[in-house]
Amino acid sequence: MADDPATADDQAVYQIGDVAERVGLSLRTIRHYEDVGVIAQTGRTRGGYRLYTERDVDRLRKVKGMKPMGFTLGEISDVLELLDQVESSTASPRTFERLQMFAALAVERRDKLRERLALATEFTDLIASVARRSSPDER
Amino acid sequence: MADDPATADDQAVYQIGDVAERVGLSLRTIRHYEDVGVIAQTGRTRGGYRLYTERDVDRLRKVKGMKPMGFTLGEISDVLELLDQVESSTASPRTFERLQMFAALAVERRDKLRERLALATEFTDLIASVARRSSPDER
DNA sequence: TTGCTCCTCACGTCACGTGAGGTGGC
DNA sequence: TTGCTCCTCACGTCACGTGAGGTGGC
Repeated sequence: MADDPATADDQAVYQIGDVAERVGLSLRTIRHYEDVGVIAQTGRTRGGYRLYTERDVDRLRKVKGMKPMGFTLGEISDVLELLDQVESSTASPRTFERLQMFAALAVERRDKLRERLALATEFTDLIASVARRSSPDER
Repeated sequence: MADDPATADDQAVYQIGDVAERVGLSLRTIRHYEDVGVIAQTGRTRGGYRLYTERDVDRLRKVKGMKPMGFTLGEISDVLELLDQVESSTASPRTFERLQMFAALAVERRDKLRERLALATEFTDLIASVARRSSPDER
């Protein structure tokens, strides 16, 4: 696709339903993430509808990327805050220290996930092969 | 000291702690699986200690293989029962029909898991690369 | 006005975690 | 007797799902 790199002041906003579809999360989940502070309070229309920016969508994608690794929402919050600090140049040495800790943890979790995929694949093949034993020679 | 209840080759039995370690599940999880019927009631010592056979361990491994695919414990129960029916030659055409349904579902879930692994990998790399930006001076 | 999308409670659910208090067996 | 491992409640937790009842805006 030809990029339409959103220019600095071009502020496209989305309703929660659009975001849910784009990111692949339920409305409830997105609201829950706001409740527990994983994502910040978003803007609202006069009527109270939540409004999301492209940045919010990005953040939700990151949350969705971390979740299958078994990180709790609390940990995810922490990591995203650390990344924000680096991005906004307000990071201390402690920030990087903590990020490195999380990086190591992430590698560990990713490996575990990989292992689980292997197990899942093995099991999928097993079910498929047993299911196929359904005597193809029966009339 | 090496006198554990399992020394004979034919019917080795294990205590729940051994099983937990071998399979990689918590004691609570294993008991929970028994509570909800994913695994059958096991044998017991006179004192009430649960005893597991190699077959039980196998079954627990299968449960562990299916769980990351997002199957509920109820679905897992069903699949394992269907597999048992095939193995004991008490399977009906309906059995195979249902197994094929689950096989298709498993493929779907496995693909989703694969996708998640990709996302997780992406995110792991992101954290790692940001964490490495901790250059002492960036002027 | 209709239809669709959103809103806020608030209880329910799933899969366990986490003590508390007690017992088994070498 | 000591130490370790196991036992049964039973409440707690995490991450949402699922209505119920109501409103916004084209």
